[in-house]
Amino acid sequence: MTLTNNTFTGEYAYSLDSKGRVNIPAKFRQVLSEDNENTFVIARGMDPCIWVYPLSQWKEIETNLRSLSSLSKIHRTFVRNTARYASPSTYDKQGRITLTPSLIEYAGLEKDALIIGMVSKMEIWNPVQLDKIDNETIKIDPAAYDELAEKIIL
Amino acid sequence: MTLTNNTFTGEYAYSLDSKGRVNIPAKFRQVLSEDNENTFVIARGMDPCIWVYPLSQWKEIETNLRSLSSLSKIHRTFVRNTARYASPSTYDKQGRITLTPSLIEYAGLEKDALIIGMVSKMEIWNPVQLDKIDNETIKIDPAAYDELAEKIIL
DNA sequence: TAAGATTATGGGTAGTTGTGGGTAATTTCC
DNA sequence: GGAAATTACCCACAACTACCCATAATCTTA
Repeated sequence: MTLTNNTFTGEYAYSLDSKGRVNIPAKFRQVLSEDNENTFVIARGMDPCIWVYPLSQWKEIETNLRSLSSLSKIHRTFVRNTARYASPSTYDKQGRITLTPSLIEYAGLEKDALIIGMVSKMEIWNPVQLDKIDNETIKIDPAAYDELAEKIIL
Repeated sequence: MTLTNNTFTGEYAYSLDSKGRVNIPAKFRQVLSEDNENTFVIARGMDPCIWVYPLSQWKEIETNLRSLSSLSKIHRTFVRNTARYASPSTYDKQGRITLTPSLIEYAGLEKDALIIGMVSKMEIWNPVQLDKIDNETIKIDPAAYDELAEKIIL
């Protein structure tokens, strides 16, 4: 069954090899549209994980970044913090992308890598790290969830 | 892997040699369009770093500068400060550009040079300097920053 | 269930990239 | 005009990366 293009769901456990490579789940590769040129853009997540965008998705972000003038300090800072840790990575014949040492360190990745579909992008986590965050998340303000409920229908 | 022309992301650590040369990351050179003639324009950044524009991008800036009226003192000052320290630099067979002593001093560069992709241009930093600025950045208005993030990132 | 196809993971190799230094051409300055 | 300093261009080596192949594990299908 072919799902919607460039939409990722589900969770997959892979291993990071000694060269910094991780597999992209075959199911994720299969839903990629042609214009992604087998390429993802990896970047720092807001949480301690790696965000992986399909190229076409990233290009939209890039366009938005271009519209920010460097005369504004806050704009400069934002562009720098965003672009600095972002880099394109094309997957090889086996379907693996290479992560940068900087991002591996940021996400605290070791041998195990958990890849999670986040609809328009995916996240790569150290499973131990994610467990910790998950436990904290339970304490999320229920009122915040209620607010969300008005925006999202489940 | 052919990415968007003249678009720079990622962060690279290089060294400045005794002749004032720094490498331009191979990935940055690869996305340059032909009309840049292997040339960049280096200039003072608004932060204590060096801004490096592809030639074609700089030409657009020149056009914009031309349109600023010299009747206004602010305009005159801005044009002067921008143009004054800007100079073209073609990279050699190994992909290095030569920086001017004036700019090296302005950016406080010593042995280490950190090159950062800023989408339409790049920045060259003394890594120590950048660390300092990064820490100050935390004091930036977080609300404004978050608002920006929501607008730009999908 | 068995055979075939696909997927995940490891490692080898050739080409590319980063860095240092050398030499010839050019500029500067007395 | 000629010596000294500066700049542009070239070569060489070490480290790294992209690309390729091999094998084991898993899934598919008849």
